Amino acid sequence: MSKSTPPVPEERLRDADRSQATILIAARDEFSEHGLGGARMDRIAERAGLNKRLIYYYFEDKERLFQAVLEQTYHHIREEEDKLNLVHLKPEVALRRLVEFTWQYYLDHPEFLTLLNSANLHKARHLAQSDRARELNSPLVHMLQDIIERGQADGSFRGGVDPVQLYVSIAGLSYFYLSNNHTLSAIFGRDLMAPKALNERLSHMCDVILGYVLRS
Amino acid sequence: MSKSTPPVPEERLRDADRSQATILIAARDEFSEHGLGGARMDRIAERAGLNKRLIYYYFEDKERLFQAVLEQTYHHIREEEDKLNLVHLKPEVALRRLVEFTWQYYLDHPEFLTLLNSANLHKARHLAQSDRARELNSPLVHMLQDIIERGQADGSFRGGVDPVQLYVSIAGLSYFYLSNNHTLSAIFGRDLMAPKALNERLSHMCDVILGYVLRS
Amino acid sequence: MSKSTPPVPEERLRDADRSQATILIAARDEFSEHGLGGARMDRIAERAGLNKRLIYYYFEDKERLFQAVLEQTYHHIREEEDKLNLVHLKPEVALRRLVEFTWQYYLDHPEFLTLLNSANLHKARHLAQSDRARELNSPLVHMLQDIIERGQADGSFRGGVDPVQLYVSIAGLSYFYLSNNHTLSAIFGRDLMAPKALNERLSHMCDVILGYVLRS
Amino acid sequence: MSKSTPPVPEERLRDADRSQATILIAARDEFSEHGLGGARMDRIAERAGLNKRLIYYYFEDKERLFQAVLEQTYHHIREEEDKLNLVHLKPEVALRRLVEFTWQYYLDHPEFLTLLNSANLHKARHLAQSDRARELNSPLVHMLQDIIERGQADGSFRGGVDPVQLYVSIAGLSYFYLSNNHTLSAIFGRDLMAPKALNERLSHMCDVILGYVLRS
DNA sequence: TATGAATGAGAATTCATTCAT
DNA sequence: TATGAATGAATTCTCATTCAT
Repeated sequence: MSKSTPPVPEERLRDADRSQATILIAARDEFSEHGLGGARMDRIAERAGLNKRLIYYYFEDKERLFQAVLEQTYHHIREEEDKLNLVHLKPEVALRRLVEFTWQYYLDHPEFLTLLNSANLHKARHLAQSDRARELNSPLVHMLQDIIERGQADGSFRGGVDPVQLYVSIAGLSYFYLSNNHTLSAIFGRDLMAPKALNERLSHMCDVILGYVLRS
Repeated sequence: MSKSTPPVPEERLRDADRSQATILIAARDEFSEHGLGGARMDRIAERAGLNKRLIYYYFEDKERLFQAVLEQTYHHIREEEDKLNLVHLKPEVALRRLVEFTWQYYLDHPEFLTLLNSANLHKARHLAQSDRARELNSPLVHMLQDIIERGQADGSFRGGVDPVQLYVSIAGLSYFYLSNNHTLSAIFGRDLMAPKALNERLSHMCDVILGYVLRS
Repeated sequence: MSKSTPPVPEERLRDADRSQATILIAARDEFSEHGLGGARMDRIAERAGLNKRLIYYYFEDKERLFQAVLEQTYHHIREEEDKLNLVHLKPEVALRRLVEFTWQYYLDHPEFLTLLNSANLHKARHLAQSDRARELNSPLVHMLQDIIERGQADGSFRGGVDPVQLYVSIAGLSYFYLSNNHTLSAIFGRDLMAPKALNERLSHMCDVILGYVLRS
Repeated sequence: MSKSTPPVPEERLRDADRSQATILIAARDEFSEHGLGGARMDRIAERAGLNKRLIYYYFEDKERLFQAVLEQTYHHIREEEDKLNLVHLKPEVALRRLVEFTWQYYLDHPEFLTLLNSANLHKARHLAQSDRARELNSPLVHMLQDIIERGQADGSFRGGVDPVQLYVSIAGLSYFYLSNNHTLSAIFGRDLMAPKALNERLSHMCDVILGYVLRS
């Protein structure tokens, strides 16, 4: 680091951005664990290690805090989705890659699932009120469209595949298994989160999706 | 029963049963609309048109009331599933029928979806504590097993199809679409609950499931 | 007490009317001492010796409690005014009696003055929302009209005296002295509430009012 | 001041004075609209367009700020009263002029009324703690004394008129009408602030005051 | 069986005030 | 002089639950 570089304050005590980010993470965890109704502002403050008043200072109230969490959550998954580079892959490989990504993202971010459930319990009014609506649009649908078109062009994919339906199906196959894993585990009396079970599920989903699109 | 036995107050009993049933319905609606954390005992009493104290008289507390609602909910879907008679149908037809049933049941009982979400948010501990655990087991898995076996026997189905995986996939394809319909509608900017959209979804799901199991 | 007389419960523990009345008195005192903004729901509960939650149970919120206090306050002064029987008195005597009554009521009910001040600070919106609006109308204006007419008929009073203006003036002469007694005492450096000062004030007000209406 | 004295930062000083004045005005408006208990330091800062911290820098705390506002308020009305030059007027004319001035000042400065009400709600303790106590004394009492003496001397006024009582009566006639205008308007169902109503009130008040003092 | 009255613990939000720069 | 960040102590209001009949 050269002399002219301004000192980077490793840990600034009074940093609005950092405080806001800390609150958002704490809130995300609390909301995802307890839902909007069950979340406690006190616990969020405690998790963040910051004064409860500060939450209101930056986020107005519980509802808007939840909205901010949702926006951040969508922002994050969209960023990850953007990183996927599937255009140069063979259609079949690209599709499999996309199923794997979806599965892995949900696995790595269980809070995403519960937050979405909460958002839907409240009829997505927090998204409706969001100004960052653009960020909601997933690039995956366009990627899918491209993959489908290339697959049909090279004769490997069947015709009449709707990218939105396919997107919802890919997501749904992972989502239901992971989001409802507790009730499913109770019903089936086995641990759905065991490594072996997870591998089997991924394998099955790829079979389902590819079995559907591939021209036999 | 001897003559000296005092007459059973049938009216009373019926009233008691009716009150409990009324409370359960009110509670189911409240829990499904607001989740466990967001539900209000006051509102449940109001919905039921009964005194709040009575709820505690019959159901002890909020947690146990939620548990009773879950049990009742599972009981109901299992009853409906039992009515399905697929053994005499051709495997492909039977499978299609099962996809349709699942879709229609979720459509007709949106409270089922939100209640399951709530149950999972709480890691299904309400089911774990339930004495009526047997009722959790869906007969559909066995039906599926039978269908798959018959399909493989007559050569129409591929091999290596796991009935549990297939069950989860069939449910997931419907579940995700309907449970997350608010956020999906917001993202895609179109009404996923429009009749045409619903028909298209059902058609797509049948294609996916059958495309997967049918030997090409 | 005969056997047939139903027992009068001297002190019932659970008595909705009594609790509401107790809360209203406590609230009246708190609001009159601290104003709407300075009043504390906690203190009202403490003054009433009842649970804070009960206040919300009966009166919804602080605003509506204040409104109920205002209604009760007006109700009370109107009742007292109704008891005044001036029709049979000579006009001059009747008018003097009315000045004395106003003065004495304000002296005996200092909370009336501060509550009216609070009501006006909030632009009387609590009265505007009141359903008991009829009770607002003071019978004094009609009494005054009668007195004025009789006085003019017997030639003792001057002409052109408006009863509303006269009512406001009679009230204003007492009100300002008593309501602003603290600042006035500070300014003049003397105790305006001393018995002698009070007597002198009453005497002066009668002189002013009668000096105005009496034909000289 | 010697040449070596560093230059007085006039701009700075003026800014400081201006900031204080701005805060005082903002505080006066806030206190007069909401009372001491209902006033918010945040809103005062916002109204002033200055940082909240600055209010504390200049005025210590809310109580002292309120006191400063009261002092400034009294200071202002005393200044205006000082400008009245009644000594050269005929007693009757001077008295009428004084009634008009009081009425007009209250009309032009409605905040004066509500601030006085707040001061009295708090038993004038803010005035008792004021160092600028001299400013509390109204010159009007002395003016009145002079007018009364001249009126009695020239035979136009009756005897036994106490200047303090008369001062309080003149103020009270205006004060009650204007301070309680919201509740009175609600009771009488008419707009007491309409120009015609205001003119009639002023006319009535002059009649009352002069009817009292003038030897008939 | 059924109910209106009552409550303690808690939860969201507010507020005057202070910190650090 | 001026300011944005931060806080502890309230304060209003809520909620599940119990009391007394």
